[in-house]
Amino acid sequence: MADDTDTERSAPRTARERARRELTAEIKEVGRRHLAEQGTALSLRAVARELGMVSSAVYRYFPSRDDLLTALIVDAYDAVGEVAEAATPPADAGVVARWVALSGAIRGWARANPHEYALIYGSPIPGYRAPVDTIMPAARVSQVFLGLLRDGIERGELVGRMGDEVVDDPAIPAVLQADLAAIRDAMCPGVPDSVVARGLGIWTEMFGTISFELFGHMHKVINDYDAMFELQMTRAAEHLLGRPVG
Amino acid sequence: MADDTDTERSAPRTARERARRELTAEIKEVGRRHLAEQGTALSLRAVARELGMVSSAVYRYFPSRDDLLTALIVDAYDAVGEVAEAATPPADAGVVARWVALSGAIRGWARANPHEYALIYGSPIPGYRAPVDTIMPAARVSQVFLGLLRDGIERGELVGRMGDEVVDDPAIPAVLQADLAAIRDAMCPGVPDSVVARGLGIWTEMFGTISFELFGHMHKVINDYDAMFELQMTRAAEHLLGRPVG
DNA sequence: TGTACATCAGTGAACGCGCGTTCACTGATGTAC
DNA sequence: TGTACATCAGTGAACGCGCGTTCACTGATGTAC
Repeated sequence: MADDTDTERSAPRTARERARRELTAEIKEVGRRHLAEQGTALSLRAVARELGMVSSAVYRYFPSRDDLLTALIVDAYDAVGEVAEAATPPADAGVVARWVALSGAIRGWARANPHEYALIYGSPIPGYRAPVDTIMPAARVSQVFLGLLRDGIERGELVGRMGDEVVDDPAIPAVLQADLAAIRDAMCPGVPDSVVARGLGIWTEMFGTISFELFGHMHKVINDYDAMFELQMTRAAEHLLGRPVG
Repeated sequence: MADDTDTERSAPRTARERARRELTAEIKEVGRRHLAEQGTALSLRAVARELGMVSSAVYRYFPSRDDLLTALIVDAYDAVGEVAEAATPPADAGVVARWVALSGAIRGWARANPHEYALIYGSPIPGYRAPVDTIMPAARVSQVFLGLLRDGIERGELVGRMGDEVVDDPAIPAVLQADLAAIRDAMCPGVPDSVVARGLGIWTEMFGTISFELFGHMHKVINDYDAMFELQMTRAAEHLLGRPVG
């Protein structure tokens, strides 16, 4: 994994290196499509077959099926992170507009890539244990969101329950305060507990809404998913601000 | 499926019938445990093996692997529905207490049966299409929640944005109003659009929170899941009421 | 610029496994007279 | 109450399939002198 990233960074020096890079990408591409076509079941042999190579040849590129899966997972996290970064307007657009844009972009990516979404936000894959390599890419999209909270505090749009300085919310138990403090220190310095907590709330609500839509739990119940999502995300923003939007 | 339900209802008349019922239950039981032990991969042969029968014998009880899966899914929906019904206090306990009890019970069931939870609320199973038989059991748990909203309106605890009679919320687009009206007519007459909408919001937030916890997306981020869940559900209740709790 | 050796990509066969499903069968249980 | 027939549960063998992974190999590409 680590060398893969190195390889991706520097320019290819030889034809062999270029071919290797292209085939690695092609294998992942086909893997992604297979994921999209037959669900979470990813078969090395099927991928090799489609590429016209013998199954054992894939082992030159990925030491095992799980490593290919890991690569796809990392790519998916990176993709949604990139989409989130690109779609989020600068700080002066304000927290609400940024939140609506961010959540809409994440949902858009999820709808366009439902199986990749399921891969990273759905049920854990049987027999697969996520290696450490997936942790950092997974955090990327949350960083965008927590940055948004931080800007909201800095610009005075968001306020903690106890005013706008970092204070403990007495309604929050001590153990949880520690968790929230760890998040704040790592990703959004200056954001009070209550805002981090409310942020986590709307963050999970967003993924819950997307999952309900994509996994079919609102089938025949909600027809206009676009309107529903926008309504819920606006309400979520109100909840975050602590007052009606607009 | 339909005859299965019939069989379950009436008392067994013969030894054969009793044996059949017991073995059917045993097959499901083992299937459930396999689901819990090796994830979403459910193998007819493995189930048969554990029961000491030959794999083809299972076909006397379930016409195919997918039918066994369907039975497990139906059972899971029924189980969570039953837990929800049992855990929710009567109407005079008030909306907030009932909501906290209900959400806590659903989470409790999910934590106790994570793979059954994933089966019904996680990513769709590759190659499996849910038959109509699953629709009614799936609705059972939502009925408890929507009944809670209805009682909240009747008792005057919850109010729509435009007062406490059924009115359209102008912020909600027409198509969505139709969806909400269909839900109201089927499951919670008298509950205004805005309350149904906010209800759906906290309902998905709850499942989002449970999924994040069970699927490991808060691993090493939140340590005290109990406190976090309670905090979020209390905040959700505030959101539903439109004012701080207690 | 040319040669000798090392590195690497891809082959093809094989191993050992598990899966869902069908089918003709034996023997036990239930039913009608 | 006893017998004859119909129903059903479970067997065992087989079909045809796909899977991940290993391994000795050939031939092409890259590197050092």
